[in-house]
Amino acid sequence: MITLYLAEDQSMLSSALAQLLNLEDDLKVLGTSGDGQTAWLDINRLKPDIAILDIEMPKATGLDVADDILAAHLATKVIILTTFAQKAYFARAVKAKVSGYLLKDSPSDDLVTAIRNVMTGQTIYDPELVRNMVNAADNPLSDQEMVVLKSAADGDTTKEIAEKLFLSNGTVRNYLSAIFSKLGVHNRLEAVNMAKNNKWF
Amino acid sequence: MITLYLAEDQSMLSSALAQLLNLEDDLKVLGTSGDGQTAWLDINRLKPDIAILDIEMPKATGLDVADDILAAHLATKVIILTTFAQKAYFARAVKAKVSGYLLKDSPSDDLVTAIRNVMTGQTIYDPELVRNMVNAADNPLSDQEMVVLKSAADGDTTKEIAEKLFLSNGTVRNYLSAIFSKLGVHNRLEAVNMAKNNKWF
DNA sequence: GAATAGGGATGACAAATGTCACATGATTCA
DNA sequence: TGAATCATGTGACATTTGTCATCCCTATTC
Repeated sequence: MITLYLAEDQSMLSSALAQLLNLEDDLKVLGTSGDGQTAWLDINRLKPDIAILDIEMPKATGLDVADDILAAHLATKVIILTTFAQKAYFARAVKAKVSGYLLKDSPSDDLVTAIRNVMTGQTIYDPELVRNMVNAADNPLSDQEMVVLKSAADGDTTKEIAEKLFLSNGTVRNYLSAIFSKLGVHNRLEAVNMAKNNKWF
Repeated sequence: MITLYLAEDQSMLSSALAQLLNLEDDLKVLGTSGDGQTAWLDINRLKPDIAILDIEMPKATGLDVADDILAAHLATKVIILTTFAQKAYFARAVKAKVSGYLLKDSPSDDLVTAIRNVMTGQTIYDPELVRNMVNAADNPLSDQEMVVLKSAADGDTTKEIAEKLFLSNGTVRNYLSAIFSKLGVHNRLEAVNMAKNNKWF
């Protein structure tokens, strides 16, 4: 019997999957939750064989939970189940040594198969993911630049950014200029769009 | 026996729901698809009792499909199943005389209940939706203003917007200024953020 | 100890942006 | 018919943005 835990903030999917998985003779869902925080508490308590984690959830992401599981040396294996084939997400997942990374646009049968395969020690990455990885852009921005860009993304003016970050007006403009040149764009909106499309935030 | 059609572009959810619904004695899923165009073709051919439609899908939205169904005077009833409790979406759904509007963060059992209730002639709106409707902002922008804002949202500069829309530079700036004043903001980025948050695009 | 790189800052400049007041022709509505 | 409204445009203005060259200070490295 393989025991499972399901963390997914979309109830429709979460409840549907839980019911389906429980129909399988060899699978048992020990619990579910809709946010990363309770997910981690539950997992640490219930110690399921496999935790199926969505990435974008309230309070803590599935990747945060995966980190926690790794740090606590639990035997629980992790399958990430997400909409997003983003390089950055995938890279973090690999660092957290997850056993599987599935996309929500594969059918639910794939999840069942993945669960059984992961249980035998295999590592499962969605093939579409690997394709997307190739032409995905790496984030070329420094930490500081990202902070500036994030603030700009909120619609903050140069002056407001400068005040928030305790920098001078000119410095902020320099940072933005450097950001644009790195990204090959010429204004804030384009830079923000690019960052959002690549999920750099 | 209630016959169903399922249009949902996220395979994981679509396949899971289809399996679950088919487990019910009185329900039968005639078909599924992941885009609005094939959904409409299938529905017109299969004439299910109820079509369950996601809104945001490739090629045509669920609301487009609902319009088609209404225009063709099919007996098929429509249940919209979406992530978004947006005023604009809901208003369009009501205009298309849909029989139900459910959010994906309600459990799948709710969907089953809704299907049976809709079949008896009831109209089902997610209660959370009604709550969200109250404090949701209406889009105060004119069509032309929306076009301008959309272009700006792509990162286009004033000049580029003017060229695209065959307007003078000054006119575009006037439009943007009017937009900002209506929205209570002071630059493009803020305006775009507000529009995106309210799903005005 | 000199060279180098990186974070932060200045000053200067051109261009873009945001704001206003106002003009004109077309449409709508009383 | 006349008033009101709307879409579009102009000109003028103050600010903000984006770009660049250059500078200072502090680590880091050879």
